[in-house]
Amino acid sequence: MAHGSGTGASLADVAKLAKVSTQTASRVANGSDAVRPDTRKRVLAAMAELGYRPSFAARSLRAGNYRSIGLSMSGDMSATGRRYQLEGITTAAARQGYAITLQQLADDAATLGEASRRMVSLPVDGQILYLGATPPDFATFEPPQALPTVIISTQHHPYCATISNDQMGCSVSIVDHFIQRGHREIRFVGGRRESYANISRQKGWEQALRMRGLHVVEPLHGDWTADSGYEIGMQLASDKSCTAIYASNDAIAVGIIYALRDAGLRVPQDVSVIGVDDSLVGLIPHLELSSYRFNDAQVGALAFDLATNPPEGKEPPHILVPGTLVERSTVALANR
Amino acid sequence: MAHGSGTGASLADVAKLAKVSTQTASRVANGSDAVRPDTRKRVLAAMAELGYRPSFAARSLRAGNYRSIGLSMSGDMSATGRRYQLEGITTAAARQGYAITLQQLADDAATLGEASRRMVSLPVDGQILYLGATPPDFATFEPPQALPTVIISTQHHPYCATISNDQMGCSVSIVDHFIQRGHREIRFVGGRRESYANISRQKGWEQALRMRGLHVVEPLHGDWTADSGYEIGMQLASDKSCTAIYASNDAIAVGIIYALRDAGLRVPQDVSVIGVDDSLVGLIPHLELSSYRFNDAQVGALAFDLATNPPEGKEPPHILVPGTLVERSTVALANR
DNA sequence: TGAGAGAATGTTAACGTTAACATTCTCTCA
DNA sequence: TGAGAGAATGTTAACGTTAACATTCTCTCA
Repeated sequence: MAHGSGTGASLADVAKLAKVSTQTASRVANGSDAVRPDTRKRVLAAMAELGYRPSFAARSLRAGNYRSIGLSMSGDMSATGRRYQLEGITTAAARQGYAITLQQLADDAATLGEASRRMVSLPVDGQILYLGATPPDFATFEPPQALPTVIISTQHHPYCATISNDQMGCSVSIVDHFIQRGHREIRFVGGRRESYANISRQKGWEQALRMRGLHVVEPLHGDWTADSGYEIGMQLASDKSCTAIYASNDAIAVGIIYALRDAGLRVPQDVSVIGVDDSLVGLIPHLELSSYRFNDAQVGALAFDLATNPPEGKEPPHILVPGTLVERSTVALANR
Repeated sequence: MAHGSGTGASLADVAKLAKVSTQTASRVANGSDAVRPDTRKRVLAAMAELGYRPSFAARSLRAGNYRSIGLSMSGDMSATGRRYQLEGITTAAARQGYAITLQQLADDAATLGEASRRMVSLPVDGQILYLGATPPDFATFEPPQALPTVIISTQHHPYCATISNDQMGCSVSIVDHFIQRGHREIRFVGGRRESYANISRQKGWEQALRMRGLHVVEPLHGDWTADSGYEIGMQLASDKSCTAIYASNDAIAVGIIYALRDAGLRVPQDVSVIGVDDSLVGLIPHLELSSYRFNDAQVGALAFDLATNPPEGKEPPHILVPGTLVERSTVALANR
């Protein structure tokens, strides 16, 4: 009885049909050159006839590894960023000849402990945990000692390697970009207050302003949509002191720009705007939005590396991957 | 020597430490209730002490299956649609307690044969092949007999189950929607001519028009971007006979709408526009674009079902999953 | 107290593969 | 032709688990 369709043949079956030992059949299966051409041909023919499929289970039982990395995700895997990180992981895996064992968790089971508990019995040599920004058991989680574990998280963890986009660095880059162009009052328009991305971007913005000795004006908040950005843009349009706006995603940035223009202001001549995610390329006519682009592919690739080659030291590493500010046409020199 | 970190313990080690047989240790590992509480406790303690991790390889060698489905992808996994299908697959898998073994192929290795050849030696009970629209060896590919194989493709295959979004159905829905609102001349604005999505949507549009006895005007083509849509919109604005435009993606639709408005026409009062993908929700202020939304989650879920429960019959099934037209505010009754 | 039943635990063998070693074959060269 | 070398092929054992069966323990009840 074999895997899959239930009719598969083993090497023993192949060997019997080809009138050789299983070892010789194994040698053919693994491309050893210590087999005479006619013997090889006979074995190959037997394999084809029986539809032989090597048993992954038996092979890895012998080999002691799986050449696969586990990845646990929860929630919306197609959210911006997430999907590129997933792509970064699978691409790095493909390059090393690894497969990815993907495990989707229902939102109500999305804890590090549960993800890890399930992954432990799957065929993986290491695991990457990519749940929400901060899973409920983040602080108390202890990784299984037999499985190198990497958490994609902006926070440092006592036992596991962690990696994520540098949210604070994003804010610093944007604030500095504005400052270098003469802006002094740099507004922050966040998304939903409670979201992790919002909190850390806002914190970064505040810190950057303080570090540079600039005034921190009360931030405003939308709900990540363009319409909420539009409303906020209308408020900001009447505020003459506002020359630079850091919108915490692109949709809000677009909303703000449309509102400012509807209110008779020019972007970027009167007000400069920068968004985050660089998610609008080619989507909106005649809008070249300056935006901060995270390097999600690299986050994924490094997470994979950490899982396959766990670093030796006592302290687990915490890696923040910087992105880049893509300069387009919505930022100008401050003119007042 | 164990899997992963190379220090793991086997059930035999656990059993020795707990002073029981491996079978009793196995019973504890599998939650059998035929173990005395104090024995169970001793075994559990030994497991914890040794960091015991069950061997997937040994278990599936015995069980004869893996409870995992292989998924081969190539190219941009984050493209619209693709990611939702991936999500559909993983969600269905999670519900059944299956894992997904994801294999990313480099574009130059993205043939069905190569994907399948590699997957055959991974721990999967079935496979889903999701490469481009029509991989180069689509016609000649023969699936391994030991591995139920599903191809995500708009085309029928002689040996494998196939499934995809109903691209033709999309066109029919959109054309009928326009017709029901009195439109007679329904224009098609495609994306890149050679792309599969473009070809099949255009074909569906032509067929639907012919079926309804309507005039087929020469289609126009952009490159999927909003800017290309804007250019085409400017051409269409001067054509008084044009009251209904089927844009083959949302970005082009947006470009067209902006151009029409800049040319002094009203959308939808003067010209109605429908896009495809429903990808703009919340992204553009004050634009409620009617758009055809594919049911990617269902495509993924059904692909998973086909891979786990291959249908018996002689002819492999070919499933086209219908989407829905999401009516918003860019379609009105024809007024001329 | 001692038989008997049923619960708890143990032993054996097998899943399919391949490393390590053992044997047999084939060919070359004196 | 026959020894010897090296190529080709074969045998054995082990990876870790668990089903099937075997044995031992524990408790109840006459």
